[in-house]
Amino acid sequence: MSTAQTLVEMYEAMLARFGHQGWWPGDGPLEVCIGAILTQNTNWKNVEKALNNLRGARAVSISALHQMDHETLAGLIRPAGYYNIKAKRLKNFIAHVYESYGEDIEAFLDRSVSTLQQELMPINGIGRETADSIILYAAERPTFVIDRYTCRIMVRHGLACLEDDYEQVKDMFETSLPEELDLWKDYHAQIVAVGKQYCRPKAKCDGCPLESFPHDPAADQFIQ
DNA sequence: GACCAGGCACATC
DNA sequence: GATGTGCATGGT
Repeated sequence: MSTAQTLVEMYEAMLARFGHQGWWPGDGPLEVCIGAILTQNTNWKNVEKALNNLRGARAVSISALHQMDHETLAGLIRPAGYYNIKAKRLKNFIAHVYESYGEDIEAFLDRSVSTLQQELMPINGIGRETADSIILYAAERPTFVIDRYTCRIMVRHGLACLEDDYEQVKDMFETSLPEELDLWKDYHAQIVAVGKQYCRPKAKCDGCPLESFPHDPAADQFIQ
């Protein structure tokens, strides 16, 4: 079976199990951007608490975040962990948008994938995954998001090797799958659903929707 | 109490 | 270029 066929069949198996995930959770493009930064190496439930604090403080706006001092912002996002560094990262992102587009986040996001990548990546605190998450889920433009779960699952199933870097795994998905925004959005969400339950360091893979696809249990010892 | 989470930047070698 | 480390709360 070709890689393309395998990836499509994997998606169908995950979708049949979990249903459409409706990603990204959040109300509007700015919340998606905020969530993308807050969820770095952090459980989404903790991000939700931080987002609720921001909503309660009426701080989900470019101007509010731009004006807010570090201590106040850090206090609001405290439940998401790494609150000092994430407050700086959020500020960096907001400052960048504000300087070029004022409060118009939609105008900032309404540009090509490559333009957004070139603008987002140099911002301190926005790495490859966070940039791609913002582009896919906030700007709604086709770029595939690779995360730790994606790498684990692709290595487990022999579709990627440990030496592959972010761009190589990303390229495999982007050249194999039809370029459909909703498919790319939900594919990543399905991978996270599988990863959370079946591809954590000590999780058992019994009952995994991908169990019937060829996989190498020995590869799991390298999962990190 | 230990381990992990939808990363990233920076220091060091 | 590769590897190690700090950042931190909250759920399991």
